[in-house]
Order: sequence, then C-alpha cells, then structure tokens
Amino acid sequence: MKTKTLKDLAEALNISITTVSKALNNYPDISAATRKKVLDYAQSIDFTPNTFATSLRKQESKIVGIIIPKLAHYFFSMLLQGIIEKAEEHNYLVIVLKSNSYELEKIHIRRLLKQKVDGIFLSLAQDSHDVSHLEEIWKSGTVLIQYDRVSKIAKSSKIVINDRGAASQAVQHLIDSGKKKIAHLRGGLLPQVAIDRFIGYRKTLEKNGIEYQSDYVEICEKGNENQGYEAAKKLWARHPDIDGIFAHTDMTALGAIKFLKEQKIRIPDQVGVVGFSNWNLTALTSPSLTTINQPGKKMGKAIFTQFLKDLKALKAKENINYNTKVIKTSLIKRESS
Amino acid sequence: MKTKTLKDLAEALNISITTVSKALNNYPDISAATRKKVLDYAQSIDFTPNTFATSLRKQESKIVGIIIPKLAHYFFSMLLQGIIEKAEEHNYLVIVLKSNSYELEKIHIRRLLKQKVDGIFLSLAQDSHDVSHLEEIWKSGTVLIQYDRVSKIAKSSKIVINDRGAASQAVQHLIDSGKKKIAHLRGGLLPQVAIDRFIGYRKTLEKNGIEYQSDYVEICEKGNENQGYEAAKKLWARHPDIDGIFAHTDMTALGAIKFLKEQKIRIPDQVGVVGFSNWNLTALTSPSLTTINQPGKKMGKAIFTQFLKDLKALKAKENINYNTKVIKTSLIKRESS
DNA sequence: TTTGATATCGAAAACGTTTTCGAAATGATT
DNA sequence: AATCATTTCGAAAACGTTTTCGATATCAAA
Repeated sequence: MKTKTLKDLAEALNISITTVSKALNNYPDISAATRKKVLDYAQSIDFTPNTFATSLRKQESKIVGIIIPKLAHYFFSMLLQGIIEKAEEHNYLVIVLKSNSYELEKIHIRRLLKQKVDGIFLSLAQDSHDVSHLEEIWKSGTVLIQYDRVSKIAKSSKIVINDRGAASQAVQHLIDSGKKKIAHLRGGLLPQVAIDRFIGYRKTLEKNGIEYQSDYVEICEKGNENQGYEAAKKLWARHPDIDGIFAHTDMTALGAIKFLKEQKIRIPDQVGVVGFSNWNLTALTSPSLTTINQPGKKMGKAIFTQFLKDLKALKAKENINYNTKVIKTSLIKRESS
Repeated sequence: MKTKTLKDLAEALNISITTVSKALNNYPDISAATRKKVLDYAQSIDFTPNTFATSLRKQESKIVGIIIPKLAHYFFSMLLQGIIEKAEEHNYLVIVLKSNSYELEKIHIRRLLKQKVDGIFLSLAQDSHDVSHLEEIWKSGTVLIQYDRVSKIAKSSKIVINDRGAASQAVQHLIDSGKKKIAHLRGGLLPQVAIDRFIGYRKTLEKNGIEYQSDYVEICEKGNENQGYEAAKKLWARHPDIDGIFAHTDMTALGAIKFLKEQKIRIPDQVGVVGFSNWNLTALTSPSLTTINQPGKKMGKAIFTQFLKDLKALKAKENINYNTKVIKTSLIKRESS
C-alpha cells in the first residue's frame, strides 16, 4: 500500500500542491471553500504529511531525547513517565537512552544531535567530570535541560530537588525522635546530589549540637542493597551504639535494615532508619521505610514544560532566560523511624 | 554554527557531491585515493549526513517504537532496557510510548506509523478486543513484534513466556511443600496471560487430585498491592483454612502477605505464598517472596533480534517466517513458601 | 591505430514537504 | 473606465541525501 503524498491530493482535487499544503497548514490565503475541500478529502483518506520531508524542510523533528541513568528505578521510571505524558500532549515523541558513564553520555549526545532532536534531557553520569560535551548541544541549536544531577556551570535550565534541605529534614526527623548517634550511608564523592545530601546531614547534626564524626559515614557509591548491607555491617563493628541511619537511597536503607534484622536489632526503637526516594515498594517492607518522597512524575512534567519554554525563546532568537526549578520533596514517616 | 552538508565537502575537496556520498557509503566505483581523501576530511570536521535527508531518500528511519503497558514496573523496565541496549548495538534509537488501553494503543500506533519507524513492539492492552489496528502496521510495511500479551490471530513474530507452565510450576511447588487448599489471585478475564496463568493453576490442582473450586479464586485486575490485600481478606472470610496462595503478580502477593501478617498468620507454615515476575525488591521483603522469574532483559533483547530478522526478510521481499519465541522462566524459592 | 573492456567520476532525478514571491482574478474606489 | 487594493492561487526553489545512468579517461588487446 503506497502512502499518499501532497501530489496525490493535488491531482485528485485538481489544484496545486502548494494549495493543498497551505490548506492543511491553515495559511490565510486560501479560500474557505477550497480549504474545506482539501481538509475533507485529507480526512477521508486519512492523510498525514511525510515526517521526513517535513523535518527536512523545517529543520525540526518533534522528537526529544532523554538520557537516563537507570530504568529499573522507581523515581526515574516515574520521571520518564511524566516526560512521555507531557510530550504526548504536545505531539512530541521521546527517544530514551540509558547511560551512567561519561563516555557513554558523550556518545549518546552525539547520537541525539545527529538525529536532530529538538531537545535533550540529561542527568549527568557519576563520573562526568567536564561538561564540554554539553557545549556541543547548545552550539548546535538544541535545547538542553538538565535534571537531578546537574552541572552548575553548564548553561541550561535545570530541574532539581533541594537535596540538602531534604537530607536535613530526614536527619532532623531522626533527631526529633530522640536519636543522637546518627550514621550516614552516602553516595560517591563526585555527584553533586551526594555531596548535598551529605552536607544536609552534617549541618543538621551540628545545628543540633551533635558533633560530626567522619567514621559515622560509609560510602555506598552504587546505592544498591548489597552496599547498604555491607556498610551497616562495617558501621556496626565500629560503633555498636548507633541509633539512627540516614541512607542516601532507599535501596541502601533496605540493605542496612536487612543487616539490622539479622542482628536482632529492633527497628525503630534501637535504630531508626530513613531512606531517600520513596520507591513504591518501600511501603510494603517490614518495617515499612521512612523516606523522602521524590516526586518523579512531577519533575518529568516540569522538565518538558521548561523545554517548551526554552525552545520557544530559542526559535524567537531571544536570549534564553535559563531557569532553575526546585521541585518540592516531603518526608514520609513510616515504621522504620 | 551551521552544520556541514555533502555540498560543503564537495566544494572543499573540489569533487562532486555524488562522489562524496559514494565515498562515504563505500561504493565500489570510487578510487582508493579519493575515498581516503573524503573519509579523512569528513572525519576531521566530524561530518555526519543529515538524518532527515537520508530518511527521506531511503524511506527508513533507523528508529523503532515500543508501546509498553507500565514503566514503573520491574519486568517492563528490564525489558525496555534489553531493547534499548540491543538497539544501540545496531545503531537504532528507541521511541517509548506508554499505553494500557485499547484507544490509546490505536493512537500510539498511528503516531508511530506516521513517524515511519522501522518497527513497532507491542504488548496488547487489557481491553484490546480486536486487532484491526495491527493490520495497519503490516499494511504500511512496518515490522510488528508482539511481546508478553500477544494476540494469537494477528500475524507477527511473538516473544512470550510460557505462562501456563510457569503457573503450573508455582502451584506444584506449593503442593510439593504440603499445601492442599490453594487459592489463586488472578488477573482480569480477558488478557491471555491471565487466562493462561489461571489454567496452569487449575490443571495443576486437578493433576494432583485436588478439586478445583471457583470460590478459591479472586480477581485482581489491576494487579496492585491494594487489590491483593482486599482479595486475601475476602478469601479468608470465606475459607479460613486456606494454606497456599498463588498470585498472578508480585504486587498482589505482597498485598496478600500484608493482610496475612496483620492477622498474625504464619508464613509459610500456615500459608505459603508465591508471586509472579520477580521484582527486584521481592528479595528484601519479609518474608522474602517466592516467585516466578520473568527475565525481562533477555526478552527485550530477543524482541530486537527478532525484529532485525523480520526486517531483513521484509526488505528482501521474502515472505516473513513469523516466529514465536518462548523465553524460559524459573521458580525462585524464598521464605514465603 | 583502433577496438573493447574497465575504472572513475558527475549530472540529474527523486524522496515529499514548506515557503517565498509573483500572477491572476476579483472587488472597491475614483 | 481606469486605478488600486485585496483575495486566491501556483511555479519554483529549497531542505540534503541517495542512486541511476551516462560520460570520460585509462589501459590492454588486437
């Protein structure tokens, strides 16, 4: 079945290709009569203009690309869902790529630029040390939106949460429930979110007159369950008097809880645990997990909305007013604290 | 920064556009010398041909589209990941759309066809009663691969698991561990996977000389935790002698477990529970969940591999040999049984 | 020297749209 | 009737490739 073209419509209706195109695109210099004729016929044969030709001519693809660190991850899944839903409303399609390394990130960006997507949504990889590859993006006239793990120096709009504030809220909650020896399972040394969560932890201790001690902190770079388990074991060996744990991800928190349960340590009486992200299943574990809710879907929608705004400015040749939007998090209190 | 075109290269090298194109595409009628000249120069300025133009000319996009029922779902996330990884290996990009309704499914398919993707990967919605919209796909010369929830009548290759066999394995496991009054939390009445899992349940009971009773079955259409909880409550009110539960998803299983724990019912001594899918967190719940492992990533890769095969056949105008591949599942025994 | 085969290149059409600009027709104004 | 403005349409260029087919150059064979 050959797909119809403007030419076919024009021949069928005995008018020119130009007129057909104009009628379909609501140009003002087409009479109401012929417009209706064209629209009706187009409708009847279910005509849609060839995307390749349109893109080639207009130099835009109506496609955006997102580079996402993890897929099997509740927060990122919801974020992706938010983007896809919002994109659909505005007739955009979403190409999804996965990367959590600097090298792959570079390749993906090049790939997306080659595909001439209209926007790229990026959360930096753990080991992305420089941002020269981001320069390429705006050099090519593509809109870049950074989310979650962002570079403060690279110029683009950004959608983030207040990691420091959220961490502070989590730790304050532990302190308020009577905990004094609070450990922290932190992320790697580089990513800003890990740094911010750590700072939130430390500042909150100090604000409450509790001395910060570095050996109450373990690094769980991958943020998975296993690292949480091992980190808790090490912490416990050093300080069996720990009465609170603030983990930088839910998974590490659950790993730590697994260890604590094995040691017959009562949660939350003896040790209170708080995670970060609010995975959907954390309400079902036992004890259910107190955590910071990271509203992924809302962030996703905010990302796309910001993209539309920046794209509009870019097309109008205005200088873009890069915006940083902070999405509100909240503490969800459950059994583990 | 204007992007370079073949014309620019041709002028810079004082040769024709044709020659440049041929050199880049390894045509045999270009001398080794000029080919090298072109390739070197192209490399030096980091030239890549315009995708729109190539697509327009060649009538292929090097993009595939997947319509996925859920995103925040471990199995589907892993499946998506498998597809994306395999696609990347072969220089394809993946557009992701989410749908779990018949109407949306139709819209999405039309959208993808308009975008002229080279392949569409589809898991049917719960309420997809007819498959005429799938006809459109192959009429347009696009490869369709069905996965998970497939229509047996629609012609396309299919990647599935043996739902009946897996369910049978789960139920047999409960029986082998001494259970006799086994309930089933099933999916909706329509989707083939729900039917197959139910049949597996029923046949296995009968094979073991246990009479099937319909009031040991509750429908949990959405497959979420809440429905599992409510279904368990209802079952328990009717039959407090139940000693085993086979749930059609992990989430319903966890919901049921929540109810059982509230009632101080010992798991697995008094009631054994088996789920389906093997979410990543089911190893961390307490009790950890016995379940059927559904290898999502493997399925994803199989989907893309099959797509490549069918695409090749389609291009060669051969008649495609539609293939149905069954991916192996396995029972993972944990504390809940 | 002529013929034929082979190697190397380029002109031009095609893919299907959008948009500029000018032409023609119509209507209004003097 | 002549002029001008307005409405409505279409020719043609452009977007950047790929590919067919013919042209030229080269070389060996007769």
